[in-house]
Amino acid sequence: MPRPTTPLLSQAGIRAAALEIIDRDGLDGLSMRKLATALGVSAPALYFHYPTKEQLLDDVAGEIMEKVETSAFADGWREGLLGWARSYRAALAEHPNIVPFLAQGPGQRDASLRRADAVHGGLVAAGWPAREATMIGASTKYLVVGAAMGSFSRGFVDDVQVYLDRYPALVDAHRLREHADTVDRDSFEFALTVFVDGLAARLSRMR
Amino acid sequence: MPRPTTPLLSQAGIRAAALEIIDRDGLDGLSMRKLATALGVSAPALYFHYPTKEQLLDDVAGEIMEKVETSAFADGWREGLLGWARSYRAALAEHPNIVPFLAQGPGQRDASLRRADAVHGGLVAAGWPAREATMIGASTKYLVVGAAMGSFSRGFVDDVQVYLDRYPALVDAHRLREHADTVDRDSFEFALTVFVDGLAARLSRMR
DNA sequence: GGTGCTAACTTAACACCGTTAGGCAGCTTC
DNA sequence: GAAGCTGCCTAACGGTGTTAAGTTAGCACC
Repeated sequence: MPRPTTPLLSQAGIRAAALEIIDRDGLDGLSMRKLATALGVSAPALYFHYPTKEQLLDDVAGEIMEKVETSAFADGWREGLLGWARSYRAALAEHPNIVPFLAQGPGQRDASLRRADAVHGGLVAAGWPAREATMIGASTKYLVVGAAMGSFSRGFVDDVQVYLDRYPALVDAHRLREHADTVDRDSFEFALTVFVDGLAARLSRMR
Repeated sequence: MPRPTTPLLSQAGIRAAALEIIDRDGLDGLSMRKLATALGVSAPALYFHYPTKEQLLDDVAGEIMEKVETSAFADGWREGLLGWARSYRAALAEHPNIVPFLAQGPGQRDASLRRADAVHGGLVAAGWPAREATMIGASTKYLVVGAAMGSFSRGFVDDVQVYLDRYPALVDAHRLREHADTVDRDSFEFALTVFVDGLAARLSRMR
């Protein structure tokens, strides 16, 4: 049945299905054929709506990044930076499997530049020199991306017995896995707080 | 000519050739066939020395991680943390293309656990509570991985003209690309310093 | 010193991947 | 009513990681 009465596909529908597969099966688990099957369609049909898989992923990533907020800079650089970082991390934590792509990825799209401009502008307006503002923006992104990517605590194996005799400082490491998400979130919040406090101290010293 | 007089391949040789291709052509640029050709051999020959591509990458990543130092914890937690973070970042910066794999990757190998143990132990020995030590370790890793991954400054397009009118706070953004590596390194050093200073303040407040 | 075993390679092939080419039917426009 | 575009289809291309089966050099052993 070529050319159905009402279109079977749409860009938004394709994006949604792609994201669902990525969340479930990982980034490598997404193939055009699998995506097409999920949408009840043949693989080449997708190419009528997206020129390439990369472009599709770009769009999915862009959609995720739309939840990132930079509006809090209106209340001061501290509030702005915290709000940006937290909403950024929350957006990535919701779809951890796409982070490796997103981190390398675009950042050149309009919305991305607008956010970078807001962050940089917010910092400079609060009295930070341009050079420091650049580095603060970069540092914060490092923290967010690193936290979203690494999953520090997931690097530990399940087997408890291994640790007890061989790595004395890690006796509690087996607990990390159970609370991986909590540890991740707490560690991010910890790092962010320490970093921003350090910034505040530095700024007041600068004056 | 099956079964040559002296073996053509070795695990170390395969790893070296693989890393060379990754450095040159990126992570996606490495295929078993290309790797085999570079070694003057057919692709399936590799499977006599490595059971899978994943395992090979694991080993390459492990080799890179061997350059990470945790010995400076002997001189105090501050020195230890700085030494660990800097050597860690330096190791990743030398082979940026493999970072996406390495960041998600293993961490379960013996050497990795030994390092985690040294960091955690060094922090606890210096008076940090176990919970804080965990978060400090995680935070530092976030910073390193984020810095190695993101390449904040590479997210900007070359075309200067775009910025001037549309994103006033980014007028100097076009300079970032030229100095991408410098900005990356400086931003990492900045973030690390601010973070460790913040930690020191927090520790003395705790006492 | 021949026999059999294992090691280290070969070529052929499988199932999958992203993507392109070409065919076909319904909708719109003249 | 004919032309052309749209949105799907099947077939196919060159690539991927990996497995199967064949071939021969080196080694252990009686």
